[in-house]
Amino acid sequence: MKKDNKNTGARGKREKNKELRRLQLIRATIRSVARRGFAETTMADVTREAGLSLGLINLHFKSKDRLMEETLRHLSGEYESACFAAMASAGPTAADKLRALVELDFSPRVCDRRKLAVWFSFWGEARSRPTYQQICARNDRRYEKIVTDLCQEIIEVGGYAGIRAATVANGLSALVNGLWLDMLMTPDDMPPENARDISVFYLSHAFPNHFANP
Amino acid sequence: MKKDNKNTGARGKREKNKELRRLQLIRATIRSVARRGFAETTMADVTREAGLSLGLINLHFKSKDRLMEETLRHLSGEYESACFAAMASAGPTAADKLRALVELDFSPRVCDRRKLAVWFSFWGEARSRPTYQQICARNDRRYEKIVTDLCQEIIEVGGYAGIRAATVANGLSALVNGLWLDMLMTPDDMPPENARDISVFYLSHAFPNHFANP
Amino acid sequence: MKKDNKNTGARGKREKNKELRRLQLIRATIRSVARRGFAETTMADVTREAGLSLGLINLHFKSKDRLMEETLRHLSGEYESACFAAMASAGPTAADKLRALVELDFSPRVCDRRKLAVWFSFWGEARSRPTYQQICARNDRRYEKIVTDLCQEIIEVGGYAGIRAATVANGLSALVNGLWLDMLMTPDDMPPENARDISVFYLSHAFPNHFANP
Amino acid sequence: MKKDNKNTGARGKREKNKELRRLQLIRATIRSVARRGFAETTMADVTREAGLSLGLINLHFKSKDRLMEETLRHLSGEYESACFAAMASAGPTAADKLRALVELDFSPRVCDRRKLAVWFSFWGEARSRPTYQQICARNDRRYEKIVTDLCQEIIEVGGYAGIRAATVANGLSALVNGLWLDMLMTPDDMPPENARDISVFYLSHAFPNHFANP
DNA sequence: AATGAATGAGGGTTCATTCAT
DNA sequence: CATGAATGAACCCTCATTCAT
Repeated sequence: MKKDNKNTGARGKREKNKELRRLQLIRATIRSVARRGFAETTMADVTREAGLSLGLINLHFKSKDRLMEETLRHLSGEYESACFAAMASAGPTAADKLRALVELDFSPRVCDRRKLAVWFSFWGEARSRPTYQQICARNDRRYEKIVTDLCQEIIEVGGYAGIRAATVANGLSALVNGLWLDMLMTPDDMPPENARDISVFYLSHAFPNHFANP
Repeated sequence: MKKDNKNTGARGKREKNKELRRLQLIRATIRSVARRGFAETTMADVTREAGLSLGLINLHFKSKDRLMEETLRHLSGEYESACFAAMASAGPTAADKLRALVELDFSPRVCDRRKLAVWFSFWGEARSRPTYQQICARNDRRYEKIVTDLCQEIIEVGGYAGIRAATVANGLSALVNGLWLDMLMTPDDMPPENARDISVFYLSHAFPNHFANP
Repeated sequence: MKKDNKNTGARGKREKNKELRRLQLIRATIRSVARRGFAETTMADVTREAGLSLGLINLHFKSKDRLMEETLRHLSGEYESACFAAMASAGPTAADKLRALVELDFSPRVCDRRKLAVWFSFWGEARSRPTYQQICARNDRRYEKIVTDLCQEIIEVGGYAGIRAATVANGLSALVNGLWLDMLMTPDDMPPENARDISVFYLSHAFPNHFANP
Repeated sequence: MKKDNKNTGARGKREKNKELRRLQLIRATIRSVARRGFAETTMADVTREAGLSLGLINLHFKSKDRLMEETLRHLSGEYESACFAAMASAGPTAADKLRALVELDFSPRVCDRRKLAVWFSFWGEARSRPTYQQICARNDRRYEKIVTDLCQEIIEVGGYAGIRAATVANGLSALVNGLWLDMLMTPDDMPPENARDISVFYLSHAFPNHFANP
């Protein structure tokens, strides 16, 4: 009994530690890619950043490539969770939820310069790396599905005619990405509030009864 | 005398050749970055792609970094020239010119997947490379200046009120960049015409009298 | 008292377990070296092969080098035991015993491809590892002593003249090793019976009255 | 003209240098494997031994494995050439040539301890490396073909009956390999002359009229 | 006694850069 | 100008060994 418990406990702790290490390394990767760039980030950089030893990356991930993949996946999952959380905390209507998503996109938590830098680093490499491309595409499609559904609901409930939900959603998604790029490249010219206003300006065209021109 | 002439002639020819070689290498760089990605492009790749010898890059450019810089500058200049050419060929009004710019942005010449890939590769690395950042920012600012001026003119001439030229211009610029990213990542979901329509949809909000909702 | 007994019993059991583990690891080493080669065999390979945990090798042997040494010693001892057993089971005369040794050398038990592979792996490394060299040399010398003694007896009893026991023995030993190499490298060209016949052919020259040309 | 010659000359020289470098590296590999063993030979060892820079191996060979392969091939070719040369310099009869081969096998040039060590190193690794196995097997077969043909001729011309050329040849080949192993492992117990005498002793059984019992 | 996560020295390999030709 | 062999720093990765559990 005692022994079993002990073993289970130890193993449970170990498993937990393993997950912790992975997270530790992923976070260090994000910091390092943000600081040094994708091409310049070495495994030594990451482990030093994490305060761990060199060999750990190949123990927990199989290779540098896999670490990068997992980092991308982590970022993707994190963003998705934040979306769902934002929608859950928002008001009951589809418009409330859509606005909450826009707010989220330009909130400090998502709009963190470090994370934006990492996103664009991965996008820059995605073209020539099928796996990244896949993860990014899946992420994009998921996001657009959510936004399209919300738009569809607004259209139906709000009685908007002559407008396609997919078009609005694709445009919004593209606009947000483009604004993130602006914020990353020329942060002084594009503060978050400004970016959010532009997004709302865009939505106020599609859904004038639900979004006021700021 | 003769000799001098000859030398001058030869030198002129040489200069020309030199310029040709540089262009040849830059074009090879674009192809290579598009195919392999920024981080994976080596000098050997580039010279092989160009059909030239390894040592030439360090002869014509000083280093790999400089080659990349020049490539980015080349891309930037090329785009700018195309903008001016498109505006020159367009109708006389600001709206004509603005529409021409949008058409250009999704025309095969600019919207070439290889070039988009290179743009995003550079953007991905720009954060951690001041020189790239600078070139990209300058490029952006120039483009936004042009678009802002056009918007300003449309606003003034068209009698639009309660709208800021900069906001519209920034939004358009971001939207186009975002659409490019979509086209790069999920080309099947976003054909050029679609992207152009979304851009026009955006402009039709700001300037309903000048751009019809497609 | 009881406690002491218990301890002794437990210790005895433990000792037995310890010995079992060592054997288990040595056998796994043999399999691994045979499959992957000496240079490519890692401790992880060995423990995985044995179905045991990584740390065990350093617990039971002090290091990888020691594991290899012990494996070589094991192989050497195993072969020696088999020799004595074969001689004990053989007929009473020296010629009987010599023939039994030859039979043993090409019997499945000794002539196992996996073990041959391991022998040659060690011989390949022996040159640059004094300890291996020592173990191999001792093994060789012991074998040649046995064979030389048998030859000597045959010479004396059989009345052979003009022949040195050492020469015959050295030749036989070399021939067997060479045939093993052939069997390892080109098994299809050299089946065990063939190899044994060649050995007997060799002996029939030295001792025509005792070994018939096959 | 002049220019062409010059270019040809330069290129010719370069080609020559390239071949020289390869040889230089192969020789260094042989020395290093002989001294340190196969598993312990690093690329740094080889290049240091050759007095060249680290990167050269991957320039001239594609990888360490390829260097090892080429080294094995070199050794194999060298031995084969020596065989043909020895046969060409020998007397006219098949027996003369066979004796010359045996002499060669125990002459300092072939019987060099360093080279023997390398042979056995490769044999040790061959089992788990198909390419080595292939090269070694081809080498073996070529040698046995030569020896078998010579034996066949001796049998026919000398009127030997009840003896198969292949058996004698296989036995001789195995015997020589086994003797090399002895010379490598316990050089003091097996001087070259001794080894040669044992080989001739073997041949004197098969072909008593052509080889005298030493 | 047994486990396997952690360490980090050392391995093979790549590649920007140099320079003799 | 052009070439590509040569260099060696720096990379990713492996793996024997250690040690907390």
